[in-house]
Amino acid sequence: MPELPEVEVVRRGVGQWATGRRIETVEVFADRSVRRHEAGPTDFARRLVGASFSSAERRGKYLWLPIDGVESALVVHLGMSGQCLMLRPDAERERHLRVRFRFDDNGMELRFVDQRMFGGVYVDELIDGVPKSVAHIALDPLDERFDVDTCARRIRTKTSGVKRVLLDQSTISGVGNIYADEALWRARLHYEQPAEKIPQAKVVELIGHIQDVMNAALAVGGTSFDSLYVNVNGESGYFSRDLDAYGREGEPCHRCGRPILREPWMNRSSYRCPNCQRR
DNA sequence: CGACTCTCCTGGGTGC
DNA sequence: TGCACCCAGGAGAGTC
Repeated sequence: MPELPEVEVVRRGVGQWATGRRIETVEVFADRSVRRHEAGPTDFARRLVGASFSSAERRGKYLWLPIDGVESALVVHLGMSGQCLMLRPDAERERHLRVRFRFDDNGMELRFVDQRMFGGVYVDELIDGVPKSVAHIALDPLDERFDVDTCARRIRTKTSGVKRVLLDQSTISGVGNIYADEALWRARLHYEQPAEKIPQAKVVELIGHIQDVMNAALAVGGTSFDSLYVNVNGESGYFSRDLDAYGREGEPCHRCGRPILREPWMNRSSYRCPNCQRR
């Protein structure tokens, strides 16, 4: 599932290959993928044909490409299964191709592919360089303006279990189920531990683990980047072999050897070590 | 407003 | 071989 490191890999690839070129055609194959563009698919295409992107920006799991000459941007959210691919125009069409952007140099085209359609693309107004729809998203732990102490204090105002707080993108962004479980394992915290009951220093430590695990994943993701296309595999990917908790039900904890538990949590799963991560 | 639940979506895997 | 069912989960909408 794309979380911050995966989206950052996509940002780098799209920033390298899709900027500074003029869009010639925009084809929407699934209206659902542009549902967040309130004026509809036709307006979506109209705003992009003839446009060019100046850069690729990211906050948390949101990615956006500012459009030259106007205060708006193409916003991309990958959701569960979204991919941004840069491919030759003659490359075979994917089964779940939802939106295609072709450029007037007949070079590599940008394809938005999304099986489960939780993701989407839309054009949004920029306010101080940030899409209106992204304004409520908190700074992510890899943002240079991110402040660990401030974030930790904010987390500690919450009465909910700490994992729920980590997944709330308006408190800290970019964290999903995988990196939440990994960071909690490293910090030896139970996911239901009320955030307000955790000491400030421990929350600071937890955020440090989030940063570490994300940077480690990003480093591996960077090496798997293929210059011919941008490929984020939403399923498992390159970092999966380095996981300590997520997806390791029944396998020995890398610290104490006890089998990792998988527990139902918020209509999904949570993984923890029953010995290292007690309530 | 905070806390929490519900819902959207598809296809691979599983058990009978 | 067929089919019902489970599971993955980001995040906005809705409820209390």
